Amino acid sequence: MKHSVNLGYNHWISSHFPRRISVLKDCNISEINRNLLSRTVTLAGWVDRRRDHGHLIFIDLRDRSGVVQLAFNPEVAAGTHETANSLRNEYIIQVTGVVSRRPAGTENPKLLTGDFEIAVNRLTILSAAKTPPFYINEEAEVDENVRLRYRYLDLRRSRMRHNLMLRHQVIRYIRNHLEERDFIDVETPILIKSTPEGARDYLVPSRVYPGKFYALPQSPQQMKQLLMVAGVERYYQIAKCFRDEDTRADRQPEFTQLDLEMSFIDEEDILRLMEELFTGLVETLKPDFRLVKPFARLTFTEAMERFGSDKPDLRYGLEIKDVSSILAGSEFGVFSSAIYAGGRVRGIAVPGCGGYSRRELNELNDIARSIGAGGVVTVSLDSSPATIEEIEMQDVHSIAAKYLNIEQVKAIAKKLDARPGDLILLAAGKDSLTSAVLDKLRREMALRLQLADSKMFHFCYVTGFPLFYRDEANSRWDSVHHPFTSPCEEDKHRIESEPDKVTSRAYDLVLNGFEIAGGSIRIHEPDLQRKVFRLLAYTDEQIEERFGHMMEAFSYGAPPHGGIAAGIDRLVMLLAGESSIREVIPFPKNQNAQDLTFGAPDYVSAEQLDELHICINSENKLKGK
RNA sequence: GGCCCCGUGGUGUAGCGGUCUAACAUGCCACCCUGUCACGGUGGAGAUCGCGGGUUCAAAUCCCGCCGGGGUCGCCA
Repeated sequence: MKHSVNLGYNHWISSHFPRRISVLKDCNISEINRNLLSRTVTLAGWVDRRRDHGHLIFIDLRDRSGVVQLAFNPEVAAGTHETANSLRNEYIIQVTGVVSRRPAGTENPKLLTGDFEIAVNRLTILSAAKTPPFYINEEAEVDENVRLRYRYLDLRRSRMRHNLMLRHQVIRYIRNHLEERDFIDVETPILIKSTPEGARDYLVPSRVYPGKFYALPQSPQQMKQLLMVAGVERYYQIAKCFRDEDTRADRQPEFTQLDLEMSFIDEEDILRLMEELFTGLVETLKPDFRLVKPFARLTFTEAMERFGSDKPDLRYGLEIKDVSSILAGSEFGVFSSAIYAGGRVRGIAVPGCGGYSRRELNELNDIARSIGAGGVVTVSLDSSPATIEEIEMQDVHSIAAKYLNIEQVKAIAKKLDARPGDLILLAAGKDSLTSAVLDKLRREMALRLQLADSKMFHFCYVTGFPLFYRDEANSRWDSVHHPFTSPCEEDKHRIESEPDKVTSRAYDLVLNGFEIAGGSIRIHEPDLQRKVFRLLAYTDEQIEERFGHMMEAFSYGAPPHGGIAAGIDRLVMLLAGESSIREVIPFPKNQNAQDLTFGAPDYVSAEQLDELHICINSENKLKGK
């Protein structure tokens, strides 16, 4: 033991305390309470803040659990008071003193320990600290670059401490919940074989086999299916996944999933399991949240029709409606040409935005254009008429106004549940386009009008996804989910004849507009699996090369099985009320996939490259050159 | 790769052609202060206004390019 601690420590500690944290520390700060009054305790932690009154010095001592006030009084311990003079923020200290009740009137109700203070008579500076580059003890926004560069300091701040703790509690809850239901935690390897479909792989060169590479798993998908073949029946894992794609606020190159798989089940088993899990989790860890029960259920078609998205945020309305029939004979080119080409006119009504300025309407139009639409047709309704019935053309403002009659406007307004004073947004074109535009505008307007309550949790299962989609760029069929997803029973015969009509047995769990989990019932018959691979234009050689191990495994008998994977980072983000998963990941990458704390990625030595049989192609760069 | 936003003492902001020799808050340093708790008081140090170029009599401020960061589209089976 390097640090000197007070003598006699071991002697009195055992007789006075129910528990002893460690040799340097008797208890956590949050454990200071009336039961310890008049007792001598030894605490250790960080100087959160100092208030120097010249003679009397107060220090707020912080540890992971909380804060307590230390009082240094020269009349109690002169030498100790002297040392306390030199304390600065973030110094790490150990103190011994008497737990005292504060003088009447000086209690601090904001602190859990605010009725007490430690009358310190011994102080040891365990570690001096430079002044940190940003506040540890305040919540002020700090440039994220700086935060990531000094992440170990950022993590000292209460916001990040709480996020870290919440993440721990979430994972502990999940483990308990699943283990009570007979799931076993099985680890799967990180160094695996690259399978070129899906996202880009992170590759790891082999030293032993020149020119060969491992890949990091994008998910443990194939391995968990093999575990079902192996008879594990109920598997779960808190698994790291790796995808070399561009980051987003809710996407990182490496992320954590709750991965699970079950045998002898169908969709309902999985959906019920996850609903019980997340319901219990939210109610236990965030009892003040408003949880909508039971979880909503939408088909993919319904979600796209009503919300323009397969991950709709159900905390607010602004539902999309089809107004094509009202505008069928319209002379307004935007509408007529879209309908003529087989598209539709769909729209949403935004409450109270009928007074939007030219500039604000232009912003909405720009948003529509930014995702590839020609724009959005805005129809502003004056707020003066009492009801829609009383509205007249002079109350209607739109570039399409002169092509509309009042009956059409009323019909559209009624269809969209619009009232006087509302703003109607109309998009025309094929469904994929109008869905994208109206989804984006719906979310934008909800943001502006603050319609989404961050303490409301509105889960929603989306089911009935198509199994395949047409990849027009490469003129081939591709899996919507992944190639192991089972078609529903009644569509199996359509795989070759009408692949676009095949419904899958996949399901997503959506929370407040974020895809929080996704999974499916898998194919467990080798013949059906082969049929799917062939539709996806794999030759028999490619099937053998890429999926031979799966096909062979299934030939030894595979139980019906299915599973789901849930994004832990996104879940914790929403529970923490954060808007980026970086806030709930201790050491995240930035948007350019760099780790600013460690400076990764970085060049490596010529020797390392040589050993891996790797020769760098582009103009630079070897470490130290 | 496209589009949008941001870049001013350590931190957070203000300033948006001349008054800037750059302001405010906080932090930092020194001194004073015995009941504070975002303690208080006095004084002090601290910024080539991200970088480069241009316009102008004059640029933190306007324009162009670059760099860095964030958001988003593409991408993410």
